[in-house]
Amino acid sequence: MGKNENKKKVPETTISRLFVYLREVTELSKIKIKTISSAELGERTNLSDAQVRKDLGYFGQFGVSGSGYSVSGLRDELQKILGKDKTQKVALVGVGHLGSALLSYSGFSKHRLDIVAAFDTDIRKIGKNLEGVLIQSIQEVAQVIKEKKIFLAIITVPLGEAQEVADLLVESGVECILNFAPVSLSVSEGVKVKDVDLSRELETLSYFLDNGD
Amino acid sequence: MGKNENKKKVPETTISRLFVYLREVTELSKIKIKTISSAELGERTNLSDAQVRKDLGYFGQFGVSGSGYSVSGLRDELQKILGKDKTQKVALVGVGHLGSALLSYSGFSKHRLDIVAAFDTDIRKIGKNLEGVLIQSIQEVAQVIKEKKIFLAIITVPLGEAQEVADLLVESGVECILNFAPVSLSVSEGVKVKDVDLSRELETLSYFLDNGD
DNA sequence: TAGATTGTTAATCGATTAACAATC
DNA sequence: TAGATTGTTAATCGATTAACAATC
Repeated sequence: MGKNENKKKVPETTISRLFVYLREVTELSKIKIKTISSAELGERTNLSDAQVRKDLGYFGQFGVSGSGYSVSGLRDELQKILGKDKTQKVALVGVGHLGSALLSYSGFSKHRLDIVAAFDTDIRKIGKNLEGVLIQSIQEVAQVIKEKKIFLAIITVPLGEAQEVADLLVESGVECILNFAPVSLSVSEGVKVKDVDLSRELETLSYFLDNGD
Repeated sequence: MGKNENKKKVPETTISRLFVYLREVTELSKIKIKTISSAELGERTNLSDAQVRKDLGYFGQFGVSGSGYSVSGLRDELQKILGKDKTQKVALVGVGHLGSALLSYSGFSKHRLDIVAAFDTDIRKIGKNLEGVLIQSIQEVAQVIKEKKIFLAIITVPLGEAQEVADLLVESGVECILNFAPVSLSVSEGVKVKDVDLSRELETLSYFLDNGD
């Protein structure tokens, strides 16, 4: 029962691309383009037509043979699939350079993610307001997270503190962590963690530059 | 000829993990641990023993049957493979929140990437020094990049300016771009681009939170 | 209708995992 | 030697690409 009657698992890469399609058709609808083919949409997003159709095919049949997809129709479908209407409350721990960047990242406001709490250990920062979010003491994490029923947190603290912070977050009820500290966090079963290591991404790329393709 | 006699292509994911192994064995060597097995190294990096051995196997035979890998030996080999001794000069375009974060990211100083030039359009920022790097006018990009022979650039400008900046960079001789603006850049053949869309990564993760695993 | 484009199946590609003989 | 662990091949898994009948 439920919406997942046909259980072919959707790859994470597909979901990720769906956000790209959504962005694209949202732009197209603004400039009054009515219809787009998978080939055109693929060209605009640097993907193949087959990939576009395959990705959409996981969720239904949105196109019309011979003419393609309705731009506004596809936009609405994608919004429904990706749940853009729901807003996800997020806590941010570590208001350093990167934390501030994420906090002010314009993307958040117009999307499904809303940073509603920020924490730091630095007394000079605590009590201040950044982008409309109050920076609180790390000691209040547990209370605030429970109070506000926050299930997703972003960790932007230094390497040495990341695991400790993660433990605290999980203990407080967080189920999903996006970790920007360059460690692989270990958390209890059921908690979802994604490590985003910017330094490593940069280094990997630069390796491929040096060594050809 | 050259080092790539056996041409089995190394996956980018492998290179990426090599940086993780390097970080781990560097830590281990600091605390005087002499030897580590693929199973132990895998456990510490949340990877399987088979994965560790496979990854290393692309580059040679560094282990000893029955006892594992020499920590310092593996560290040195990985450093050699990843070219940590060489320092790659990098230009950063867009000194906003995220740009500042990357600029100050401690990771850079101790790794192979060195931001040697930063650019912005904001007159209030131009001429200032951030983390020891002079912020220059975007109009000087071409000249500085050629002068300093910079082949890698990081784009942290707003969405609308990214493609324009990319064109300018490529024209100036940049061969590799790490793009943090949420667009898929189109560049001429031969130029390597990696798009890192933090907002999209966040959204993708939060989708999976909402929808179970 | 003829042309265009979908949705979907099959083929391909590539990466991860399992298994095990070789070996210290 | 016996036990442990490697390096590597084969099996599996999963995602991308190609192909094409169905259809507007």
